[in-house]
Amino acid sequence: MNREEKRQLKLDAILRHAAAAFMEKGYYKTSLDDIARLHNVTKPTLYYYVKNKEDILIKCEDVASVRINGLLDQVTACAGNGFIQLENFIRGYIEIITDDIIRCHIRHRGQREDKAARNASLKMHRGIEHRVREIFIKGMNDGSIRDCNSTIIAILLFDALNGISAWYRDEGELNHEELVQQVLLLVTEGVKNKV
Amino acid sequence: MNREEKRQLKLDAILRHAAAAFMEKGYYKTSLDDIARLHNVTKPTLYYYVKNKEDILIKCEDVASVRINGLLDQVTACAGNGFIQLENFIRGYIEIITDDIIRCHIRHRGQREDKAARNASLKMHRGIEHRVREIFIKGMNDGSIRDCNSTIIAILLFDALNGISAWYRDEGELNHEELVQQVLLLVTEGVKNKV
DNA sequence: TTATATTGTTACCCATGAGTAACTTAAACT
DNA sequence: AGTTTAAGTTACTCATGGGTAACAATATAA
Repeated sequence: MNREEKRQLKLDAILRHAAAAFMEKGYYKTSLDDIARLHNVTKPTLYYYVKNKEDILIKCEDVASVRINGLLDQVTACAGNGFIQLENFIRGYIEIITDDIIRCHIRHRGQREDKAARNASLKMHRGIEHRVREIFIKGMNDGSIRDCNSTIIAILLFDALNGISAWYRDEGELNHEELVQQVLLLVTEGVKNKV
Repeated sequence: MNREEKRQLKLDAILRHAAAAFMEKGYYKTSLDDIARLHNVTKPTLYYYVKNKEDILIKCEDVASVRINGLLDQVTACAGNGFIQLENFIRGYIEIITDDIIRCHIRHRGQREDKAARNASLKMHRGIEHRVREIFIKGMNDGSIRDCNSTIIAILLFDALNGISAWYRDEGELNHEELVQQVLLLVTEGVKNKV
């Protein structure tokens, strides 16, 4: 195994440890010493892999960005009308957000001290939201999705889905498939009974 | 004006200033000096009104609890089937969450260092969620709401609604009534086009 | 095997910010 | 008026934790 690869693996492990700690105790209540301890090294070692504490969040965001955009690539590349693409996105997204690094990004996106980082984060988030909006618009054009304000609906959807990452555990008693079904049903037909 | 009343007013103003600051910069990036400055006093004065920094969050939570439970009292007291109560709750909740103190509570519920406070917060949150679940169950019984997993759906609804408090501004360009309409439509019939 | 880059360590510095002690001023009740 | 209580101030303490300098060990390459 190459040196660069080893380094990458260690960085990944550090991100994973950090993300888990951030999810459990929150960003500010987690010290770099805590993270270092989880990784069985001392604090200064971390600085060999990350620039500073905030850089951990940024690197988590990079991972998240790749995965979510990858999902969107996959979903939009598939044939199928807008509604079907939306369904596939939701399914895939719920899958993705059980990963600690993604969960960490979802929870801590927003708290960037560095201005440039804050802008980059915002931009990447807007990009993703935009792509989901595009799916809604596609669906409205092909008639599979009813007329609606795609901006508002996309945000509401994201908030609900992102919320899931805060409470849902894969190991928990709630069945993954049932969760997906409930979300899809809600998005498909709402909750009002049509008799 | 009575002394006790004046004190209460000042406490309220402090909470409001603190809540606004917490929303803008986040809890940990806001120092007590910042809050004191907003209120034109010095830090030690704050300790005359609150026990410590965390106590500010707790007092915000108290305010939020009263308002949200008040809304639920009002909604459930009204005649009308489950779905209508649900609609009224959503309408009222979107109204409520533009208030800085409530927004602050929504954003910072979850980060309680003190164990007792953390439990109390969780309990109050569960209480509210339970009452909303009851509305869903009522609706399923009277036939106004389709069969669904009320636990999951209630959480998804809350996440979407609470999310609104993070981005929606009363002064913004987005019309309040349109927001309410979009949310209600989503909850009522989803987004799939029924031809 | 020796030179060099890569990881890692110990031991610090230093800013920040929560919380307190001791004191002053202003208000309110008798 | 004079005494007491509320409200606020200045001037600290002190723990925490991000970040760094300087040094040590280990692996890679010549």
